[in-house]
Amino acid sequence: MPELPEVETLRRDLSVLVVGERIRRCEVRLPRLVSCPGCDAFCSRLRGSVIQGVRRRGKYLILTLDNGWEWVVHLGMTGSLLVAEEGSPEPPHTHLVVHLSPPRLIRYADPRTFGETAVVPAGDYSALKGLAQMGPEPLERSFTPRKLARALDTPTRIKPALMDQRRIAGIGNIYADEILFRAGIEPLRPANSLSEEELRRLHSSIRDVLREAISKRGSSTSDYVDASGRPGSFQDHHKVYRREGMPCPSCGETIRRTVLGGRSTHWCPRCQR
DNA sequence: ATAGGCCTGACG
DNA sequence: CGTCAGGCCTAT
Repeated sequence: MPELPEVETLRRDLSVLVVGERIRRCEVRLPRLVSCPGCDAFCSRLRGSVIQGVRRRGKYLILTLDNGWEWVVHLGMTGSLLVAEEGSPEPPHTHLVVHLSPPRLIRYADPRTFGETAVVPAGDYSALKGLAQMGPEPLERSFTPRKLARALDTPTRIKPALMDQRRIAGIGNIYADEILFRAGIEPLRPANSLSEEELRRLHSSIRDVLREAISKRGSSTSDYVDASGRPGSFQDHHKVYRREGMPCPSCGETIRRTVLGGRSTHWCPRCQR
């Protein structure tokens, strides 16, 4: 899916494009993607409200409405939210259309349909377990090396631990690999085996990689596009992700790939220990 | 910790 | 045909 940098890019786009807009009506074409209330309640809670702001929590987008509800969107693996106009070409797999002041609209497209959307009472995320249990935001000031150490106080392997949303919010498969490369840490290491020095390095790597990716508007390796349908460019700066067999940009050693926790994992056996 | 399931599509 | 794909949940 869109990971933290892609969702943050989308958040910024949407704050410019749709804040202040009134929702006129909505079409749910694939009710399966609308969790909890069912699509009648979903649409009636959206209809007539004004979008007041757009927040991000981990990989979730939260649109605050002026009627006491919040519209929550998770893009799964291949979801996109596109702000467009009536009559413009509709992307394949458009499962939800939210109409704003004509001719503007928001389209939610998602080929693999792993996404999820809901309207919930403001601040009440009990219906969305992933959101309710979300760990600390890595880009907030309060995310210190100490907090990272607490999140990683487990003997499980560091890479799956980094991707565990209850431990740290927003890191997925691409950024876990890129972060561990930058920190010089092997993905198989037990999470609680890091020295103070390694923890500090990992802490800055997390923040540096995520911030750089946001400044490049995210990674587009397959489906991801921003709210205007444009790809990001951070994929051009990946050092290890999907680079199996290619030389490490830092030492020239061949990048390796294995499977960890069911996910493709890429690393440099010389730079990462 | 791992495998499988949810889905569709691209590629070899 | 098989393998792989920014996620996440369940069962073993």
